[in-house]
This record gives sequence, C-alpha cells and structure tokens, in this order.
Amino acid sequence: METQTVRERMLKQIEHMARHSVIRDRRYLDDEQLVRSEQLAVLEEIFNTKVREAEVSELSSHFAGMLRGDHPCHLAIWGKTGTGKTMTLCFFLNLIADMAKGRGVELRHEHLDISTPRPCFRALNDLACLLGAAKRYKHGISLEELMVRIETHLADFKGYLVLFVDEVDNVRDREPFLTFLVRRLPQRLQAKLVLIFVSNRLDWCDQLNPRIRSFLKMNELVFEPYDAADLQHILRIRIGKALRPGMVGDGVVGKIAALASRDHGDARQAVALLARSAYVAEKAGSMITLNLVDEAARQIEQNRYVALMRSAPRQLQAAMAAVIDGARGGRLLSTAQAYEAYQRLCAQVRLNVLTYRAFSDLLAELDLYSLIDSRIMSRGRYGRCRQIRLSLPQNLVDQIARAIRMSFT
DNA sequence: TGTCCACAGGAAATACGGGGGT
DNA sequence: ACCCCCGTATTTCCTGTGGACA
Repeated sequence: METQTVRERMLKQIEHMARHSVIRDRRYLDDEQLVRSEQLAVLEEIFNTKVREAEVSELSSHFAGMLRGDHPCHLAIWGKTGTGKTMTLCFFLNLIADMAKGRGVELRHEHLDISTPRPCFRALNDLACLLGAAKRYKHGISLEELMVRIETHLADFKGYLVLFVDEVDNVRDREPFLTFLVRRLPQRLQAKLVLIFVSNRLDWCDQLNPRIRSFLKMNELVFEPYDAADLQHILRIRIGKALRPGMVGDGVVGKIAALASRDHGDARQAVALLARSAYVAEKAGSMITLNLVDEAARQIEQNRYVALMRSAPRQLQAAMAAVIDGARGGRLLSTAQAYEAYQRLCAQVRLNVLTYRAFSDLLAELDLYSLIDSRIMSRGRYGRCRQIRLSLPQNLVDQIARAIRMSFT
C-alpha cells in the first residue's frame, strides 16, 4: 500500500518534471563536463558572433607569419579571470595548427597550465612531463638535469614549437624558469620556439631581471573584461545548447549579463549564474524568470560563504564557530567573550588554543570577509571594546555552522 | 583637564613545516 | 636520508586611543 503511493507520487513527479523541464543538456552549463571537441565547438560559435574579435585578429596577425615560414616573437597576455584568455588561446592554437597541417608546416603546440602556485622545480618538471621528456619527480634530480632532458628530448624537432604557459604568475621563484625558456632553450633547439605567457596580474614580471623583462615586453596583448553585450552573446549560445526552447523569460539574459559585467565581466560567473537559475527554475517547475535569477544569485552568494568557511584553516573555523555560539539570538559579543567561547570550543575539539592577540587577528579576518560584523566602541572610563555580531541571515549562519561541524568531526 | 580603562593593532622575535638540494 | 632554507603562523612586547568620570 505504502510503496504504491510512493511509486505513484514518484511517477507523477517524473512526469511533471518531464513536461516542465527547463534543461535539455545540463553539460552545456558546465565546461568541465564537456569534452574537448564540444568546448571548441562552443567557442567557435562564440567567436563567430564577433566576441573577442579584436583579440583574435591581433593573434592572427601575430602568428599568421608561421604559415609563411616567419618566426614570430613571443607574446605576453594579460587579463583578469574569466576573460577567456585560456579558451581563446586554446581555440586559436588549434585553429592555426589545423591550418598549418593543411599547408605542410610542422607545428606543435603545448599548453602548460600552472593553475596552482608551485616552485620552479615543479613547473619545469611539469613541462618535461608535458613534452614527454621525463617522468614526475618529487626530488632527487637537479634543475639542470631537468633542463637537459627537455633539451635533448626536443633536439630533433625542426618545426614550430608553440609553448603556451598559462598563469605564469603562479610560478614561485620564476626567474630561473623564465631564463631557461626565454634565453637558454631557444639557443639549443633547432625548432623555432614561440612562447606565450598568460597571466592575470599586470605586475607579474616587475621584479624580474630587466633583460628578460624587456624581452617579454616586446609584445603584449590585453584581454579586456567582457562587456554586457558580449556576455549576452555568450549566454544566448549556451541557452540554445543547454535549455529547451522558450524557457527563458524576457530580460533574463540581459539581467544575468548585467549582473556579471557589473563585477569583473567574468564569463564563467555569468554561465554559473545561468546554470543556477536554470536549476532553480527546474525545481520550481517554471521557466526562468527575473525573480528566479535573483534567487539564484542569492544562492550563489550564500554558497560562497559556506565554501569559504568549509575550506578555511581550522583556527579560523573555530573562531567563527565560537562567535556563532556566543552570539546566539543577536547577542552582542566583546572580543574577550568571544575568546572565552573559543577556548571552550578548542578544548572540546582538541585544538590548540591561540593567544588572545592571534585570536583578535582571526576576528579581523572574519570581519574582512564580512562573515561577522564588528565595530569598536568606546565606553569611556570602562575602556574600548569591539562589539561583534552576526550580520548574515540566520539560515546561512546555520549552514555555516553545519559545515564547520562537519569538518571538525 | 587629566586620568585611566580595556582593549586594538603595529613591530619584532620566534616557532614551524614543507620543499629543494645534495 | 638528511640538512638547510625560506615563507608563513604565532607569540611576545609594546604603544596608542575615545571618552566617561572625578
């Protein structure tokens, strides 16, 4: 009896969802889930709408010489996250490699992605792996040895070698790394080496040896953030691929584009907001409306806080938990009171207790992220003290508390 | 007007840990 | 396997401060 009704309800639910579903292919809302060729297809469609036209034509004129046998110089590219640097370059290099093949020009291109900070040794080792010149080492091999292996591995190659170093600014101690690539490697190869450095910081080469810097400064290309119109194009293409037709209300695309271009013009953010909106709409069983976009934006915002705390250092988590515990019911808390709560908590979860001074810095950090709201009040004769309260909505505070508890167990 | 509370927050010293070199 | 170095976290020490109170 019981199972029957459950079964029925589920069937009804599925039927309802099928009739009202918003999403046709959710993979197109998240690049990670697309295979390479699909990504490139999306990009091609985007570039066909004149988005990034200036940059692509700049790249074309810079590299077109390769098809005629010239040796183009290196290129330094700047742009904030989500401005499509990596995507544009990948697309472009694929395109030019294709054309080169058609004309019998030997061209090899590699993408060295330094997505997380790593020392020179790691970066070189990664490069060697990428080229197939060496295996992955933890240690036990000198920098020199790595360099020689890369050189000997490439010794016989005579065509163009385009090396696309993504997020170079993540290489700590990048001087030797860059010196190797810029000054030493070209001299020891028969191949025509073309380096492309991408960074999201304008100042990444400021502290470098002037000789290398001047070398890099020769050719720069800046990726401006997308404007709202670009973002609209990008969103429309995604919508066409990912959603069923007619599921997007009036003004929704404009709104998402406006929100995303207002902070940083990050395309990834815009697509993420679209994805979340679609998800929320699907759950609500309606098309995407302006209100649902607001709801989605709120959820993304809240998730950021939760994710931030989940991945925060334990001490910071403990400080947050202490404040949540102490400031129940909108109570105002002084640093000293918060510190007491923190000490109790540390005892419970066997965390070593930091000094008052260090704890005070933790609170300042929480305040910086606006996880708490703290201001300094003078009580005259009775001294000055910080008044701490939770400023986030209660349900979010509960989520954060839960996330912290999870990572403590 | 000066005092003094109760803390904030800067500076320097020190501890710690992880990665690279040998 | 071991040591050293360096960047970061933490501690220690200290000076600064707004305003109620006498």
